[in-house]
Amino acid sequence: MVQLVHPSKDDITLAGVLSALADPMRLRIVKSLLGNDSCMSCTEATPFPGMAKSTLSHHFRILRDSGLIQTSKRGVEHRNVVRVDDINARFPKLLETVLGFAD
Amino acid sequence: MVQLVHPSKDDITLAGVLSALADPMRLRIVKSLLGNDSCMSCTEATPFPGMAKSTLSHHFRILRDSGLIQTSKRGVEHRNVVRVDDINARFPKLLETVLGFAD
DNA sequence: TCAATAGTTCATTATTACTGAACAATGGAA
DNA sequence: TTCCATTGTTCAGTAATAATGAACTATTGA
Repeated sequence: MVQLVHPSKDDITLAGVLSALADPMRLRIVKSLLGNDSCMSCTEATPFPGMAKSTLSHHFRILRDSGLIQTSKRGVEHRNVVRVDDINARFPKLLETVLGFAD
Repeated sequence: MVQLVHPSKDDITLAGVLSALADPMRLRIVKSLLGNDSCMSCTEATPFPGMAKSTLSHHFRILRDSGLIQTSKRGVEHRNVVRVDDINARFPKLLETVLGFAD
């Protein structure tokens, strides 16, 4: 199971996390990842089925680069989990506070 | 004392607040506003003196439009305050949580 | 009236986001 | 093995957003 490249815990920045979460689409992705066993493929986590897959890929890359999610390749699909422990260690309470306000 | 235009409390959005705070410059502006009697002119609140004033004006506009600050014109200068009560009413704990992580 | 000060607005350039099209990689069926 | 469907990435072009210098408005004070 190949791991995609992610920033190490200490390289996660507040600005990165906030701007990743500032997009309603990405906020919904993170929320559904957390609500669903914390592990979904990119397609499963799509908030709106009509979205271009390049756009979806783009959003997942921003979530990965910000350190919010971790992606591993299993078979043909990518499995995504929210890096809850890393984010909580770096910015305690931030994730639960912000996600509490998501529609 | 003339009030500039601001969104009403209920029009403040999570995405707007998060993307306003996602910029390190604006985060510092908000932080210094809160630390300094909550009332400063734009120039006083500049994090980096070398910044172009049009850029500064741009950041203050984003902070205003997001509902984070309120600006009133007194004499030749603009006085800025963080709308602590409005933000806390709309998104409890968000402001203190995020600002707690600002450098 | 003139100059100084504080910000805004405008126009230009630079960066970032969105999307269709082509591509790579895996797994399953024939 | 070969072919094909599925999943997601990368690329290139366009659209939207950000940063800045220059010109402008408004207020104060000499």
